[in-house]
Amino acid sequence: MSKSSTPIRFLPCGRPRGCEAKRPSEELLEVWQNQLKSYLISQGLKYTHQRWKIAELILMSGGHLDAQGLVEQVKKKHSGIGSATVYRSIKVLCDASILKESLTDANGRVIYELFDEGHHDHIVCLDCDEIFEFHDEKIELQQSAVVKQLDFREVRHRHVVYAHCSYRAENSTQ
Amino acid sequence: MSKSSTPIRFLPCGRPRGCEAKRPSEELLEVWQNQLKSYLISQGLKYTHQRWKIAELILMSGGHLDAQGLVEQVKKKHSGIGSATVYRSIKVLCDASILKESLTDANGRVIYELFDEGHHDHIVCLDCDEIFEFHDEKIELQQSAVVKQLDFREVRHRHVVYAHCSYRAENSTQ
DNA sequence: ATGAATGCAAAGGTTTTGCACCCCC
DNA sequence: GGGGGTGCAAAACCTTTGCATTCAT
Repeated sequence: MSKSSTPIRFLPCGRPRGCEAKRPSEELLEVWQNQLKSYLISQGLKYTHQRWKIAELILMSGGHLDAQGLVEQVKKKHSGIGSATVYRSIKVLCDASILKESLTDANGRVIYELFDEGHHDHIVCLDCDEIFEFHDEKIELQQSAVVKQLDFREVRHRHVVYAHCSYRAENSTQ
Repeated sequence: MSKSSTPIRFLPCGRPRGCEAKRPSEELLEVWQNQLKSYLISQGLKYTHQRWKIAELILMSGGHLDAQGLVEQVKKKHSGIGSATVYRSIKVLCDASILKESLTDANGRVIYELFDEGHHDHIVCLDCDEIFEFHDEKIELQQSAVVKQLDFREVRHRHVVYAHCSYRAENSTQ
């Protein structure tokens, strides 16, 4: 249980932490809370205990999760909150630009992630299911060019790479 | 019902046909049938009337469909075949490399398509739900470079652009 | 006080499973 | 003839909905 002196920590799949989603700071938490409150007020909706508890869980998880996983986490930490409320809250949080749908994981489940203005794509680690983000301007530009040339007007896109960590190269040959 | 003298025909969304999936020829149908038979024999499984009828429907549809859509088509044309058999057949056909999962549509449904060796990505038309294919070597190469640089070994990827036809540009402002 | 939000339970929709019967090899 | 396949119905899952009650404002 001794803490390594190096700053590197590892994910379940063996990758060093760093490029996966980060947990928000305390101040950021408060920013989100205010954002939620303003949104709710602006819409004539109510700021409830449950809505914030659910949002908090999502924010603290710092990453990518699916509806069912969230329901389970909520049940675990706040047994009083019913799953219907969780599903309803997911919608509200998406409307409030706190959450957004981001990708479909290897099992076909919709994964939600914290809303941020910047666009990024995803790499799903097939070893540990962790989801990493990447952004590459060349890919984005070339994609725009191709789509435009085919006479479509892009609304959004999903670019997900399912991959193994090189760190686990020896564990799987296919 | 007169046939236009121009070779151009149109999709529901107003796009000319051409880049969407094509229906297989009679000979190709027979090739798939033999492939299915060989696969089943090689696995000690059985070539049944139902399996071929389902495969045939998929092959003739020539395009992209989801499980539920297939169930409905099968019910319509072969009322004797139960939906459990359709679901079980989808698995068999995927294993036989006749079908493969290809993308998630705008409604979150898994879309299957005919297996082919060549890789391509998809554009989903948000006006008519038709699914188009594209392939761009620059994107593929750049993606490989990025993924490699991040120390992942790619297994597969899904790159889907959700877009409007330019042909319908006037119908929607967002 | 009042209207929105919640929890529960029931309903919906899709996919899987158990089992008796059937049919391909 | 025997083992895998099928159809049916039930079960399993996940998500949505209806409704009486509670709660934020």
